[in-house]
Amino acid sequence: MESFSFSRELRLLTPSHYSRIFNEPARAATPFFTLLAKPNEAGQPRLGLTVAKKRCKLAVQRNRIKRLARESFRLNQHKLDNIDIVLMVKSGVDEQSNEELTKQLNKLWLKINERCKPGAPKPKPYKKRPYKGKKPAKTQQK
RNA sequence: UGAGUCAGCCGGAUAAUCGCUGCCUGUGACGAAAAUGAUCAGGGGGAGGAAAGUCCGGGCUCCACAGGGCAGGGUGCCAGCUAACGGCUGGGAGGCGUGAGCCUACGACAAGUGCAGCAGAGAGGAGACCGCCAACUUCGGUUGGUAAGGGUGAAAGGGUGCGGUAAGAGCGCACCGGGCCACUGGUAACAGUUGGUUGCAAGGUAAACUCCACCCGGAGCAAGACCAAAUAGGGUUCCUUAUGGUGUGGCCCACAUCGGAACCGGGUAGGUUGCUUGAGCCUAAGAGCGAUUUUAGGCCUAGACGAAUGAUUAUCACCUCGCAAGAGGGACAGAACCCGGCUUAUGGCUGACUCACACC
Repeated sequence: MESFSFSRELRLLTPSHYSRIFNEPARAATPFFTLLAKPNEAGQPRLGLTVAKKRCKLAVQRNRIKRLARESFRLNQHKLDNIDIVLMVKSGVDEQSNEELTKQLNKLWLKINERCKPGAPKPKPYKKRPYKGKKPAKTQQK
């Protein structure tokens, strides 16, 4: 049985981890979230959260969003490759229900995973492809 | 029943599944061993009344410091409580409210300086616009007296009455009020059907400068302490000069680099600590009107660091809607070194009291 735990190995811990990802990441977004991601060498996916005070004023709401994101990531971690993900939020998240946010996140994990694959189209023209395997060799471009 | 005042309490419960975290008990990887304790399993903990604003006051830590003064800031009726306070308790005075009750930086403007729009004649040892009175008069007024009346204003230099007077006026008197000095009560603020004295003389504003009394060194857990990586980098000693040394690598080749080794401090990344046993909480008894405090017994009750304390489901309570089936709802809000307050946000429950109306 797969483990759904969420230990410290699955998190981004230091500022240096974050700054690595902010440099030329793959992106994916919904109306309330933006994900940035990059492949890593850790042997497992890792998650980092940034919930800006500017976007979400109350501490209670910031905590709620982080917990939802962690929970969702925890349950979806085995569908992901070895990538580092940074999650950022947009204005208005604090007004959404738990149900709605979880729904968006569940889709978003797969989307970002897809865009992180080597050879995945970096620029805008983006084509959805089914998830195939660990290392798809030379995927078609455009 | 409605309106209101003051207190106190609660901040849904239980279960299942999947997770996080640090504590305890086992397990004990790596290690020659000890030590340290990776990993896994189990157990039992895991946000608040405001955790918030960061407005005060302390503890703790480092820095500074003989003593005194200036500057700056704060406090401001009295007494008490407290580690301390700008807090609280009790009391006084003034004000608001029919009332239960509530509010007040509430020292000094007779040390000095300043400020006060408009109106008004005059705004501060005042003042004559109308009025009143007297004298003069060309009968239009003029001069003088006058603060009782009118008018202005937020505010006009005690109030009422009598006497008095040309008309008036503390001008005189009585009463009321005020000032001063005693006395009495009270620790004091202050009070008084107390006594004497004073005609009563310069109003407001000090969250205006100022004066008076008292208090205050600075920075903050990102404080501070310890460990400590690099082809980073400093010092001392010794050894070596390139057919050599060092790094990458199992080795050769190769590539890169130019001294090397030992020791010593400083210290970045990072880690450990500070970090939760404390002016602590609960219960009982005693002291006190009370804030509070004394004694005895019991308890250990979150410690994260890109930051845990969660998510989902079910059942039961509660509230709203509905005849019912059922549907919907649960506020304000998240610890960051720790306490004591204040302030602000907010859902509900209970009790005591007040007022109004109705009934008996």
